[in-house]
Formats: sequence, C-alpha cells, structure tokens
Amino acid sequence: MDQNFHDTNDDNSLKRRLLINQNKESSNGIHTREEIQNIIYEVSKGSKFFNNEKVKDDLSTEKMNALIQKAEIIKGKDLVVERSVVENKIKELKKNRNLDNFIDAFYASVHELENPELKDKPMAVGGERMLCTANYAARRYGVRSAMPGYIAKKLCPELILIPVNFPKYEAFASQIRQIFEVYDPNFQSMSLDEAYLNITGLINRITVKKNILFFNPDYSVKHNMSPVDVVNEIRNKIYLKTKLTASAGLAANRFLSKVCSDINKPNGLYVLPNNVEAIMEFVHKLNIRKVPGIGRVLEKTLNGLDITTCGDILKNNVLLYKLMSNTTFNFLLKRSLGLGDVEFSDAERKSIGVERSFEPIDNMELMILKLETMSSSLAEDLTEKNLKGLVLTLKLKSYEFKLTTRSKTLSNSIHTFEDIFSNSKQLLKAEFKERNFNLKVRLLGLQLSKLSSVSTLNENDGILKYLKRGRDPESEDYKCLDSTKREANKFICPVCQEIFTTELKISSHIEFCLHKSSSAVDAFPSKKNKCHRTNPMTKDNISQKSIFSFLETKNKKKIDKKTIFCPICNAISFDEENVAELNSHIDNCLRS
DNA sequence: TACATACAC
DNA sequence: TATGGTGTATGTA
Ligand SMILES: [Mg+2]
Ligand SMILES: [Mg+2]
Repeated sequence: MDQNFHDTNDDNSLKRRLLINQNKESSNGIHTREEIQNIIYEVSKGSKFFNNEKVKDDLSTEKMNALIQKAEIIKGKDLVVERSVVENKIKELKKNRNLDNFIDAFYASVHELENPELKDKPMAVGGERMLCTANYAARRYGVRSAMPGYIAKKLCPELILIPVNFPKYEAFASQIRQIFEVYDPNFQSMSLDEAYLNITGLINRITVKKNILFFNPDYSVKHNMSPVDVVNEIRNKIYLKTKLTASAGLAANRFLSKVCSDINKPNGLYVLPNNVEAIMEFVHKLNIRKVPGIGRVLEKTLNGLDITTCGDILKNNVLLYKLMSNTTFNFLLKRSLGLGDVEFSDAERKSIGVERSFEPIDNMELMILKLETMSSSLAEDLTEKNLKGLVLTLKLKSYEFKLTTRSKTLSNSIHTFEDIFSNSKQLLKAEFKERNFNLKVRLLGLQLSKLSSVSTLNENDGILKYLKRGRDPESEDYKCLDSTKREANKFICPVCQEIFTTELKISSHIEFCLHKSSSAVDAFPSKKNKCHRTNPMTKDNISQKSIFSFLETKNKKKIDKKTIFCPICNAISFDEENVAELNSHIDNCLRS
C-alpha cells in the first residue's frame, strides 16, 4: 500500500499532487522521483498557487478518510445480495464483450518538429510560465508538459525553451489526418497529436477514400495484411510524409489501445491480442492511474482503499459497489475487465467558450475591457460555427486561484458581440456588488451553453427524407435519446440510431450501416443511453430490401411486455424491456 | 437550474 | 516574477 496518502504530516500527499504528469516514469532518469518531488515542492512552497493546492489536497484527504471509515464498516458486513448483483453485472459484461474490433491509438511525437540539432539536448516547448511538451532528453530530468518553465529549469538548468508555434503543429497534424482518413474515415482525433482508428473494416473487406467506399471482398487476401501490418504501414506513411515518429497501440477497444500506445514510447508499437486471457492478464497488473478517466483524485481515493491495480478493483468489486456512485462503479468494473466504452462519433458540441489569464487586477473597468475582448472573440467563434447559446457563464479565478462561476439562462439564445458583452457585464457587476467591490482576479472566462444552430437545412433532400430530423421528445422512437436536448440539425441513422451533424457525414455512415452485421458491441450503452455504434464493417451483407423492412419494424412499439418486480424491495415493477432502469433501481435499493 | 469538481489533452 | 485553454461528465442542492 502507498503510505503517502495516509500521512499528511510531511505533505507527501500534496507533493504527489504537485507532481503533475510525473506518473509516467522516465526509464533512465537523472533524478529520483523523490528528488523531483522535493524540488518542485520547495520551488512552489508559499506561492498563491501552492497554498490553493494545499487547501484542495486537504479537502480531498478528508473525503478519502471518510470513505476509508465507511469501508471499514462495510468490510464487516455479510454482503450476499450485493455480491450476487455484482456477479450478475460481471456476467452480463463478459457476455457482451466484443473481440472483433481492431482499434488503433496513435501518438505523434510533435516535439520532434523542432530543430534537429536540439534533439539530444534537453528542450521544451513553451515559456517560463507554462510548458506544452518536452523532448525525451528533458523528460529524463523530470521536465513535463503542464509544468511552469521556471520550475522545469530548476530540474534541468540547461533546459532550452522553444516558443510554441501552433500553426506549424496544426499543419503537420493535418498531414497526418490525411493519412488516417484513408484508413478510417471516422477516425477520432483527440488533439493535435493523438487519434484513434478503427481498422476492423479494412482488415475485412472495405476501404474508403475521400468519403467514397471501395469494396474489396478479398482485401486482406490480396494484400495479405494483418492488423499489425496496417498499423505499421500507417506509421511508415506518417514518417515518410512528416519525418515524425509515432507510437501506437493495437487492441480490442479504445481504452486498451490507448494504454498500449503508451508502452513503447517513442516510436514503438504494442499489440494486445484480442483474446480474453491476454486482456485479463494485461489489466490485472495495470496501474489504475494508467486508465483514462482515473486521475489524481480517484487514484488517491482508491489507493486509500489499498487498490493500486485494475486487478485490485476486480478483487474489491463488492466493496466498491457499496462505496462508489453507480456511474463510477460501472466505469471501474468495466475497466477492470478490460472493457472500454461504447464508441460514439460526431458527438455534438455542448458549449463554447473563451478564457484568459493575466496579471491580477481589481479594477472593474479593466475587467470590463477584458470582457469586451473576450466577447468579441466568442462572437467570432459562434459565427464561424453557426451557433447561438441560451446560457451564459462567467468564470472568475481570484488572485488566490479560487474558482467561481456565475451563469444565467437568457430569454433568447444569443450570438452577437453586443448581446454577449452586455450580459457578461451584468454578471460581472452583480458579482462585484455581491463581494462588496472586493474582487481581484487573475482569470476571466465566458462560455455559452445550451447551444443551437443559427441556420437550417432542407430535410426533404436526398437521403434525408428517410431520416428523422431533430428530436421529438414525444416520440417513442427516440427513447434512447436524452430528451433534454432538442436542437435542430441532428441526423439520426435509422439503422443504428447514431447521431450526426451533417448530411454528408450521415450519408457516408449509412452506407456503412447498411452492410453491418448484428455483432455485439463493446459493453452496453452508457447510462445516458446515447446511441451506440455497432461495428460498421463486418461480414454479413444485408440487402437493401431487408434494411428498409428493418426500418419499418424499428418504429413499431413492442407488445407483450412482461413485468418484473425488484427482488429487494418487491415493491416497484419494471417492464421487461427496461432492464437498465430495473438494474439502476436495484443498485439504489441495495445501497440505501 | 446553478455551481463545484474531476478529467483529458 | 512566474502554474494554460477548451471542452465533457458528474454529483449535489
Ligand atoms: Mg489516468
Ligand atoms: Mg497530446
């Protein structure tokens, strides 16, 4: 067990908190981890930032200790029912495991874009106040992205700082995306330097170029390519085109492939075979912090319960079931079984905003000037994306790093500079008054949410006449959708019900969907019941005719519903088809 | 609905 | 001297 989290006397917990991005251990480091930790701690000590981190860390320690106490009580109990509920969940998850997909996670080493002469010298991109990335020579010293440059220099006095050149990185990223597009038109880029590709269909029989499908029934035979061959072909093309190296992970879902892509950095590939034994062995010893979605706080909490690996999660599943929220438990359980989330594409934007840090100011007129600039910038972004928003949020960070947000729902959606500026001024003035005109901030931000589109599209064009446009909250057909979102310009695939934002995208998608089989997806739909994406490219071809009959039956309500009573309280009943709701109820019933 | 917190990149 | 900006999800009241 990690003693650090139980002992706050020498600030070990805080030290670890300050050690951002350091969890990725550098193999041949100059300093030990403890040395790095102490240097950062000593340099930071006493600053406003440090003091705020201390407050937050103490709060999270308190919460963790409360949870540990609760755990002690639970451990003494006989949890027969809970155990069986969890076992059933596991059974269900295992039943739905999908090992048919080949998901590829890429990470491009963009820091290699800088001067080749600097390759062997410690170099970081960014400034004295903040770094974006660092080369491997610098990482050996403990220099990491998201670290202030001046602290990095304490770790590595000879560190060379290179100013960021965003357009340059974007240009290279765009080149790489052009390569990705050929292999998976629905690839997801997570940032400039990271992306996921689903190459399953490519392995089977289909290839795509510029949104046009090419069917190659004997693709894999003709080219004799394995998934690994495809990944290496992509990495090679990236290198030839950009001279950048890329590391990659290949596995059955995004969670696993992402973790894998981190193993052979830089310029390497790690393959996790698509079989249950290999996957279970892999996650058994996987450190929880490596799991996307587990950050420093959840790591600390779980460590407090003696949980450090995904194997520990599985071992303690009944305890976690009682201790964590439903959502968190389901998430953890899935990861401990090597399962990812259902894949979505084209998730709609939910907010758009802008924020800026500056030398702390306490003068309202100066703050209004900042708001003016940001309102203008936000209005520009909204125009570009054709959006308007109903809720305006003002974000303030005090000179002591305390965060506050103030929001209001407007009578109408807004998108112009004038509307944003005047409403943000009102929010700021109200806050000033609220604080008796004592307000000193180092950051201001504006955000619009509850977005809708300004323009409209003709829904009777092309394939759209077969689709439902927008979302009708009254309609049973859209039961799987979140009824709170009612914006226009959503195109819903009639086959798998996936949502798209443009006609082009859905037309392309439907082509895929028409050829999918009924194979299982990775795990089950998330709590929000967003529409899942089945494997779009698999073996069984479905004829055009059968698809349209499928379309028709899809809209018919089911009859002959059976009723099931909650086995715990026996008081509430559910429809047979509403298994998710029943499960959720049982969870709450057991927890209370 | 409003706000805070956690997380990714 | 000095610790980012953009966006999503979730818990709580
Ligand atoms: Mg993590
Ligand atoms: Mg990145």
